[in-house]
Amino acid sequence: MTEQQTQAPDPTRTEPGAVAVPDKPALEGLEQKWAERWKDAKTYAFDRTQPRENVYAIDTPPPTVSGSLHVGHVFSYTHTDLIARYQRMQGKSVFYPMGWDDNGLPTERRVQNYFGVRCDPSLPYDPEFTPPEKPDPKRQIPISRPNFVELCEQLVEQDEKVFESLWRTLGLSVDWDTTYTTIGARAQAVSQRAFLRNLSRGEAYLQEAPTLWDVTFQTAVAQAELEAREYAGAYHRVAYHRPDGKPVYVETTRPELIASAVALIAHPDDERYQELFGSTVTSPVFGVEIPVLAHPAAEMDKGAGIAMCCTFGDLTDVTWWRELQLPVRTVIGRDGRFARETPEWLRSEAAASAYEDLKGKTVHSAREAMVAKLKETGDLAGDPKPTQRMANFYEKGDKPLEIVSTRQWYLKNGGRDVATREAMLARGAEIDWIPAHMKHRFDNWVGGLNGDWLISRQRFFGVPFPVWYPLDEEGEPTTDNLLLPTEGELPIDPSTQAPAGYTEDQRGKAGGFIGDPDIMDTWATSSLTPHIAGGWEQGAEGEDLWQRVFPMDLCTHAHDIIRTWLFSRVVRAHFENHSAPWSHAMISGFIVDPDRKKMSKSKGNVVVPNEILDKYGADAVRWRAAIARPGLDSPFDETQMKVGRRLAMKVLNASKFVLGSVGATELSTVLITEKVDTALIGRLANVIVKATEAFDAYDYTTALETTEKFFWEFCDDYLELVKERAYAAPGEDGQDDPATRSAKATLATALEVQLRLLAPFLPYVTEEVWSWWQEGSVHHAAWPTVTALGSAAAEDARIIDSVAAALAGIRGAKSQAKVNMKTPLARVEVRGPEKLVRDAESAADDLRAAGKITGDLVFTVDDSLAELTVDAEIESPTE
RNA sequence: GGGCGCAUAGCUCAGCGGUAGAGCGCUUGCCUUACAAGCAAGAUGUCACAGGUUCGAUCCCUGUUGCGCCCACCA
Repeated sequence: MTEQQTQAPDPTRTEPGAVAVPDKPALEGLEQKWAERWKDAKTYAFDRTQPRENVYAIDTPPPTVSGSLHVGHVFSYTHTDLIARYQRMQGKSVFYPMGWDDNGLPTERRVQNYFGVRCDPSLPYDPEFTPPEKPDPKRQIPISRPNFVELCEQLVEQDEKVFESLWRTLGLSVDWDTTYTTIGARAQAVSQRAFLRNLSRGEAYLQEAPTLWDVTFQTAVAQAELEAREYAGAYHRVAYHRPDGKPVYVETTRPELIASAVALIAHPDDERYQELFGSTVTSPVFGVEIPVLAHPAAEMDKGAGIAMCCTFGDLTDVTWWRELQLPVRTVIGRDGRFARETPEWLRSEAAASAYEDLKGKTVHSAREAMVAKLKETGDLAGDPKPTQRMANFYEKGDKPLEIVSTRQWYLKNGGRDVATREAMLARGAEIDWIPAHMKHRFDNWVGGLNGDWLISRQRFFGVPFPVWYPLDEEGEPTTDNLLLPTEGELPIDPSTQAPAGYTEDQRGKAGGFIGDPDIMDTWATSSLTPHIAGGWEQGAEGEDLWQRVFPMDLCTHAHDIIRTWLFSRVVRAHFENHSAPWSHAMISGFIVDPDRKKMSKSKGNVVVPNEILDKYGADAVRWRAAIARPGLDSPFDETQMKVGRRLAMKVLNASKFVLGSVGATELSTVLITEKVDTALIGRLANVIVKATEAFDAYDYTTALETTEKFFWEFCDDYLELVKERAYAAPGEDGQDDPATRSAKATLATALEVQLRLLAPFLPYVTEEVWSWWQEGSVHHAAWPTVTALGSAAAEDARIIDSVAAALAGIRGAKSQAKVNMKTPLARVEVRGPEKLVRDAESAADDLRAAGKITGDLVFTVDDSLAELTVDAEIESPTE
């Protein structure tokens, strides 16, 4: 007996070429079943023996593990996976690692809240320390930096497991043996190595300068981490005094900074202040004498047209301070409070006594105190006028940033010199942006840089700077002779290790050394993800990997981190490798709520990924992600998830039906001989061409739409049409007749090709169905080609349209008559232009069977018609 | 203020210099042994507005309006 003789599928059969279809295919449980098998079989392992040209390397965003994933992440990561799966089926060895961003402030904050502790670097390590069972968030226990770091490491490990589980469920085809973290030893070594190289080439440097400072976290922050927010303030009209006693009014929103005023500044062309330039005035309350100066950055129509320059109230003050060579008079400390010691320029009796009330106060209460004083002295004209203005905030902070002068590490990024800026723009132009207009955001950001990249942070959990400073005879650190480790020693921690030539007991002593207390900004490490993932620091073995994966092919993420992550990787790769880090940048849009507002926890409109994955299944969620084109924001709508689920379910059911009549042995295009069958294969060939072109252009949405449209037509029209023929009983010799064989071969071929076309989008159902009748994983099957379809694909695909139109006409007649679809028809006439009629006629037998036509089926050429029309007579039920 | 994107059916979105499309939703039917989470048939539009180019514009150009995002904006 041959395979074809078997009428009904027997699910117990296991011999090669057999099919084993479940009675009731279901989506439930597929994720668990296949995620496990993929894991065991290492289905997505990177083959690191492949040469660079056979490799497709992807740089994934390492998610912040201390944060929570939202549906936008899920969609963006799915977009990456679609490309990864396509490239894998195109025969590429896909380098698709996953990183965890567990470094930096978000982790610190989470550890503080989770364990109820805070880091006090002055404390010694306590090996016995265990965190309290019930943390009291109001009374955080102070612990040493090593203890704190231990807790960070413990918590991120837990968090990473949760994330990995979610990604596996979503079906990301990541090679889980190539994970990395941004705090692990490897990341530290890479980060420190790259820093040392930047330092030796002069790209990294140490500088004392006014710095944007967050008083809550007590750390410097970089331009890329700023967020401008509306902030309520009030204009205070305040009188300075000329030597003759006449007032000069300024408008300020920060009267508390009068104590740090260093000049009044107006525009050089401003008529009103000409006679004042070069003279001095005294400040209200304190009576400090300051000059009145001219500078073009002063705007005549802003406030009173004359500004009070303080060190430092805003970035304009920094410009004036630098260009007019003004003194520094800092009153606000790193903790955001007014200095507890009376500043030396306020030593006069009146000034000192006035300052007493400001000591130790926050900005807010100092302002209240100052306003009271100004009212007392009569130097406040009128009431403060409330205003909304934009102020710079650290993106994670909730108080406006102050500007304090501190010594920090900087990395060149084009913010201070034109040549570097041009080089960065040129690197940006080397990248293929998807969509293309996202390049503008990059250019816009690079063009707007106003300084180099500040990479040092005064925090605890991060990669330390691999630097020690020698201490002079007085025990003061010197910075002109840095003590550095060799690359081979990395990673190092200068707070616990001594530099070469010194011993630990010389730490902090005159003539000894001190470690750099700062850590690197988290972006300073994540800017090196291609290097961390690609083995850049790992000696010969790493070098071997590095040559195979760098520069990478793709990075994908949402548009919000172009200015941070994307740009910073360009900076690092430019300096270190003289290239762009990847050839393509695919930028996802945001998933917004139905009102097109950004989802955020505070708005309570966040969709939790696990919930939708549980409810609709991974394939459905992926389908929804795939219909969001790159760069376009997409409103979240649950009904769309249902559509994806319906498709996944349909794949199971249609496959079950097809495999009820055919098996793998029918996969022979030579058997496809009927005209309507070859036409279907012809249409399928068009679909392959279009889907492939779309995927090559990173347009996964069009690839999906094209494939999906064909699939529904395949189910609704073709399958219905050839049902009878495909399921026809074999002849007396036990053999199918050629028409049946043609139908079976077409069904088998079309199903097999469609499973492959859908595999990147619906990895679970396609793998499930593949396992019913094929060997191996569909995710390692080759991407379909037209040539593999042979000559069957050459048929005019438009025939299918005529046949489908005739079928629709037949159904329409029944629908109109409100009878069910198996109602017999006594007579059907298909009329229309010759070509269309002949095309429809080529499937006459199928139409007769599918339409249950018991009487005449007539095809009439009528060239006066533009389209096919169908007249059908229902058999009278009484006959 | 600078930059970018968007505007097409009730909703979400394709599309194209030559008679306006899909899915969802809606209407009317159908228990049809793959699937009722299904199937069939059907209705739905000043393609934001105003000019221009063209034989012809939803599409190309200019301007306007509205929406969204990024950057700048602390006197």
